[in-house]
Amino acid sequence: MPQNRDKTTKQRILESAMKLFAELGYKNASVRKIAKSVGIRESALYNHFKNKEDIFLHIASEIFTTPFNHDENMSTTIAKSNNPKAYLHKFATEFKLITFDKNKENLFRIMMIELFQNKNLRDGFLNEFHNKNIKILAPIFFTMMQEGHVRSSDPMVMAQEFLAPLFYLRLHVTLLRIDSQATTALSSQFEKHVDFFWEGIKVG
Amino acid sequence: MPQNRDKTTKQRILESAMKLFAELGYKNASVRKIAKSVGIRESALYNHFKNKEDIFLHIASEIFTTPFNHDENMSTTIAKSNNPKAYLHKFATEFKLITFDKNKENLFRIMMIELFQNKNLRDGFLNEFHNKNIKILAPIFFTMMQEGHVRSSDPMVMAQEFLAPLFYLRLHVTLLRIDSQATTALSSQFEKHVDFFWEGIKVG
DNA sequence: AGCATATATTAACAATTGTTCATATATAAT
DNA sequence: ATTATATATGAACAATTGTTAATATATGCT
Repeated sequence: MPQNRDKTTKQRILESAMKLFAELGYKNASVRKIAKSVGIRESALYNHFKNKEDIFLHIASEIFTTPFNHDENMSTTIAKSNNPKAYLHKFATEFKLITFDKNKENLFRIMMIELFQNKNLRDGFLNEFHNKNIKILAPIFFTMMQEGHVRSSDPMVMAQEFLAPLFYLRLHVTLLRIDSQATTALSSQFEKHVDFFWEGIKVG
Repeated sequence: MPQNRDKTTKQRILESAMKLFAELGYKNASVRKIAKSVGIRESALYNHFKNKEDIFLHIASEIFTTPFNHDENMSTTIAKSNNPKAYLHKFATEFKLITFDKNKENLFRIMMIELFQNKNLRDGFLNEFHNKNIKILAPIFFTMMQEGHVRSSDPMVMAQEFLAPLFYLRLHVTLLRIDSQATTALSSQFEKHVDFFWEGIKVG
């Protein structure tokens, strides 16, 4: 029977590989570099994974695990409440947390690097990230419009307009962090975005 | 003396290399692939460029050539006029043109692919793209505020909020075009962005 | 203890990489 | 036409790539 330490080695490989894929990209993160970073020889990797791509797929499968635990009842309740702006702040704050989470940051970097060379990641980005978020946000804006909290407009457009600056901010922060540059100024922009956006859509 | 055809070969190399860098990324676009695509042997490349990096640098230098021919007088005039929204439409339309331009699209793809692995490109993105656009937009919004056309707010924030959806849209379009997917729906979003944004900032 | 399994190592492989060198061919100037 | 220069080729190089095979070592079970 396999021993329990296996899980540890397999996980250590995934951790090292994730770090190297994020820093160097898939092609530049060679099997030998990954193995060395784990502390074993390259051939030993093949006891745990079929091949290099297999390692990558294990990591890539984490990329689009829903970032938000979206509670539909809760969000509808807030959207109908007399403080619907709070939901937008909650959304932006979760986005901010993910942006500054070391693990999610690595996954984001891998996604961005391989996005243009990997059809699966492109589909994942469009479906699991973009479409999913729009489908969460649009009905909420729709509810807010019905309740008269927010000016009437196309909910899909409003959702996209709300989402895009958050994504851009995440990209910006991630780039600065690669070079260990300060991100304090950008950190507060997540809240500023919500405030600015709310001023543009609120009624009364 | 060198013949005039040299310029042609050198340019053909740059064109082939640009296409391959955009499709495969720097590492995967090998010298042999580039040479084959030009129709010569790999060693012949070295008569025109010092090495592979030299080819890349020639192409990379084009990435941040100011996309907009920004005429400050004109933009201030429009911002002060009674139709300041027109300037935003002009800006977005130029952005849209660039997005759908085949050459600029390749350069954009190269930028995005190498952004996370090339400090020069990161600096270029932050300074030549982000900061430059903010520095163009912020004073214009400031003028609009002074003229009472636009609600009072932080011009830098407003500039960023206007820019981010355009960038996100460009990314979205570029990804779809890689897989030859339809972008007609997204095409009209550039104008929708301006309309939505304007509704959120206009006074009266 | 002995056996089976899991996991490591060492060595080798074929392929691909960027680059260089010697040499051939084409082009332009005298 | 001869010469000089520019540009091409073919072959070779050392390094690195992903992967496999043979083999050793460690671990867990009976």
